[in-house]
Amino acid sequence: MDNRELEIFLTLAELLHFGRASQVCNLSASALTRTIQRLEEQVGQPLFLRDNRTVSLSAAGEQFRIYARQALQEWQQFHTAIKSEQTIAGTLSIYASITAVYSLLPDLLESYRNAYPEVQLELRTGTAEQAVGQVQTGEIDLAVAALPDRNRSQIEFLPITTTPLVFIAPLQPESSIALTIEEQLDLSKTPLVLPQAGLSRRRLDKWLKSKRISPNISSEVSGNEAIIPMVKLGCGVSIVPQLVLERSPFRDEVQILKNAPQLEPYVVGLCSTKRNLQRSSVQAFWQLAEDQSL
Amino acid sequence: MDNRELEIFLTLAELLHFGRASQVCNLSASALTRTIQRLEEQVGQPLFLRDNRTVSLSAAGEQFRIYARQALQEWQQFHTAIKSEQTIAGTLSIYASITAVYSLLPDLLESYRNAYPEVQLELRTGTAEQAVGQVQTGEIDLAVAALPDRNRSQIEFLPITTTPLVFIAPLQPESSIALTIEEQLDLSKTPLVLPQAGLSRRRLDKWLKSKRISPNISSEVSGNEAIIPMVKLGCGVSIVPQLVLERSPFRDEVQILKNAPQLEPYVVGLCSTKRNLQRSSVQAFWQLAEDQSL
DNA sequence: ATACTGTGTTGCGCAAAACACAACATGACT
DNA sequence: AGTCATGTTGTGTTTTGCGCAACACAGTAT
Repeated sequence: MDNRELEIFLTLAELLHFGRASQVCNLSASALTRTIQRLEEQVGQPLFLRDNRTVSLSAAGEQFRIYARQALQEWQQFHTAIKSEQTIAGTLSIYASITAVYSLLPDLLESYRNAYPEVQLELRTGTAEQAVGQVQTGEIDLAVAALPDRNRSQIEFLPITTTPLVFIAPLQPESSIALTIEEQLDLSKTPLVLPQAGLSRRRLDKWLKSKRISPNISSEVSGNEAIIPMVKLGCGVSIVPQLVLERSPFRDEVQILKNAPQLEPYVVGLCSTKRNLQRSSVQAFWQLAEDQSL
Repeated sequence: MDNRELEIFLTLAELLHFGRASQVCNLSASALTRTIQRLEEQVGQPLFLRDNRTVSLSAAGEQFRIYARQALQEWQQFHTAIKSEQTIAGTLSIYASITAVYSLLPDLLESYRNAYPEVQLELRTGTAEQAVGQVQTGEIDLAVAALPDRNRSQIEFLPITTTPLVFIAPLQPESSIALTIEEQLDLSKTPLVLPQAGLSRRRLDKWLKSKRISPNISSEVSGNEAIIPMVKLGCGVSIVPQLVLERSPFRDEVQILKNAPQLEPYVVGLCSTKRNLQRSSVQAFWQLAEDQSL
């Protein structure tokens, strides 16, 4: 009971002529005969009354014609409906870490919105830490965040850009920081403003541990965005991803230390699951990011 | 886009597990995978989001599920509707010649009505002459009538019974007829009541011509049923099919002439077209008549 | 670390279904 | 009687669908 068979039936029901109908359907006459025979077997009743001269619809045929018309129409409707939605639509929930919000997201979001204005966007922000978790549980389709250190299972990651972690210091440094500006930074003496947790904290810890340095911590703050004003106030030096610094309103009120340790750079990109990547709205975002990072 | 494929889809959409769904459908896992792939190709979008761990419906899948449910339900409805009508129903229009109405029809109609009470019957009566024409033009499904002399094209005939054409005379014959009752009938002398047209007229004409007799015609009437009262009134002798005589209310008021010429007997039966015989209501009548005539 | 388990997918041979071509059957027309 | 028109049936070929086995992949256990 294929849709095609229904179309064949309808053609014959209209033309009432096996020969012509078979031509219209691009079928041999015998194939048409057998198709109708199959249908009649499935329906359980003759659909056409044949006569070596003429063909006409039986009572069952009339009813089947109504059924077939409706069935085909509904398929058409469904198909066009689905195709019209093919113009990538639906919803897309994005989670962005603060870092990402300041760096990649504006460009990406703008391109996406221009390309696929039909998609209903939902944007949530939070720490990069939570990003992967949210993606994994399915609460969120996609995250724009720094690459987590350990690649978690079932997570697809698309790196878009890297940005170095830079050390920053106040423009008018106090005495304890003064000398560090032109000299090699000595982290055991210079007061440090540290993120409470997060990737950059782990990077720094790792580095400090490898150098066996115990730092002089002046304060701990949560989140990269809070670090910059703290440094500006003179609490100490700190590290932030360069991208974050560039987009900060305080970017001109702190300075980057040149003679500072080189930490592993941030890799910022997209996180999603294989499953979500099968959805067109997600796939489109992914594709777009892939293209832009080229 | 077979109905079976829709069922398979719905099963998987419910279980969300290829392995179990394939078992439920009596299918190998690979066949299920490919069935879904076929469907997805026809729909033009993925229906399921797969992950090596879990399966879930995509947005298109959700919509397709609604479509599939409806399509299947409509097929079910159509099928049960058609099957319930399988108890031979519909309409059956019967044309019966007067002869038939008096002879075969009562029994046949009663049996038919008992066997297939659902069929809406339509009965028209008229001359045997018109019967074949009406069947041929399709105005009537079936005719119960005497076999027409020349078998017309596309007409199926089922003989049911034969009945002789008998000569009848009044019980109290007038002088001119008196002697004929015991003697050999002399048609050139005896006054005749003749049907104006019709099969029995043709039979008689044929016989007379072969014997080169010019008859003594007392009156002409139209229709077999009118002949009997005319004979009873003493207008002359005449011929009627025996079956007609037997069912006539005047059957006891005329007598059958034994020493009369033997005319070719009437063959009474069913007329229809091949085309109409494909309809169950017609076929059933035919079948019934076939059985009864055994 | 390595093997094992659960799950969906792909390669491949085979069997069933569908098809085209030709022959046939039937009835009408000449 | 022969020819035409039309639907059906016989037969060999192509296409489709299926099952089995192997694979791919990710989690989990040893």
